[in-house]
Amino acid sequence: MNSFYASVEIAYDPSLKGKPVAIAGNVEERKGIIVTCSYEARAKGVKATMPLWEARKLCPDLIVKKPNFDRYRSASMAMFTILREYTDKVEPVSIDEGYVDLSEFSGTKPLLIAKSIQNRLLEELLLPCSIGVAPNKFLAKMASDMKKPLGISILRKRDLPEKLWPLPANEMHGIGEKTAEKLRSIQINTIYDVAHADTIQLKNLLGINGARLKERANGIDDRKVDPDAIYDFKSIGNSSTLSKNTTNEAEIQEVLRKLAKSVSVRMKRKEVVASKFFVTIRYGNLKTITRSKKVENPINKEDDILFVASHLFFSHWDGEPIRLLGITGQDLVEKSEAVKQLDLFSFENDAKDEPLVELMNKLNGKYGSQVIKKGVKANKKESSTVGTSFNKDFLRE
DNA sequence: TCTGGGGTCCTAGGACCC
DNA sequence: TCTGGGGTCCTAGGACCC
Repeated sequence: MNSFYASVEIAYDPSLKGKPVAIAGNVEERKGIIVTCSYEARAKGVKATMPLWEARKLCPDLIVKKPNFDRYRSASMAMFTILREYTDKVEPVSIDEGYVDLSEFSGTKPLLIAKSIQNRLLEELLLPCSIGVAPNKFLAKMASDMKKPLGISILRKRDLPEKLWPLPANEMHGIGEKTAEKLRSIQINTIYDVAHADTIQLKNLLGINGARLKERANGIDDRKVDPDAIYDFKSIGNSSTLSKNTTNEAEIQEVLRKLAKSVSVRMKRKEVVASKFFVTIRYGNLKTITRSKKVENPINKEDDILFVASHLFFSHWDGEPIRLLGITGQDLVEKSEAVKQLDLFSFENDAKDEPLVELMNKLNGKYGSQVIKKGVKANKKESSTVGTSFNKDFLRE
């Protein structure tokens, strides 16, 4: 989608059409930056990630809106709903981007389908998009960037020498600033150079990614369009830049509590628990560290997350002023899955009353394994929560 | 008056196990 | 007389993307 957040705002309030519109976070504060902006704003030099004050200097009549994520999420859902009317092989990649596998339409010209999709999104949702049509994901992504806004670009394998290879290497999806710099150090400047580079040399410079970039530059990419990919997300996290840098422990604890709460709420909504937690600390000088800890049993409760996060924070903080704090849970498993993985050890940790722990220790020598196996069997048939209480009640009796 | 917040994937060293 | 080769898990951090 083209400048998605700004386009959604304009669709919502048509009086904004044709004007320089920007979406920016923390509008009142010093740390506000441009998240995205309309093409009218871009014409004046406004760009994403630019500090708000700088954008206002470049474009004094800039209309600045706070982000309204609920609005963007529902626009996104409407957009993907339209795509799924063509085929269920739709893979959302982000809120405003996705892949559609059209290979089942082999009799129809893909350009016609692309035009139809683009028209419908524009007419029904008032949202502009650019579409890339190509034989694989990488080329489709590159093609979609070739004409904005409202473009449709076709990129066939035979078009590579003319359309892809002349581009500078840093415009390739997967090559950022650092990689482009490394490539320049061995005289690789264009995508042509990437496509024709020595594989061993690329591997030495960039690791496994080097070989992959060369393949992509040659138009090779066998990743499938996977409609289910969105369901196995890997982590859930929240972070927050403080309105003022601080060393105040009470304040820090309060921020951690809020973050633990929002992470907990999101994990519970998705019915997952996490077994690894990260704390991100960004200091006043923008130096950022992450510290992580694996927990014995996966958790998602606010108090448990706060406990782990506080521990991590206070054992690694060097006392310097804090600019940003973040908490992320990783290694997510569905809650019902997680209970299956409990072993006797975790029952011990769970047990609050000493007599039970003692009894379990006794049983552990003699009947431990038997008890556990029963639990696992029960879990497989029933909800795993039933399995947990079954074991506890069994031992208690 | 510099640089948000949400993510994914990869690398590398140390501890530990057989 | 002094230490192989296979592997996993944990932690820290870098690069990239939207």
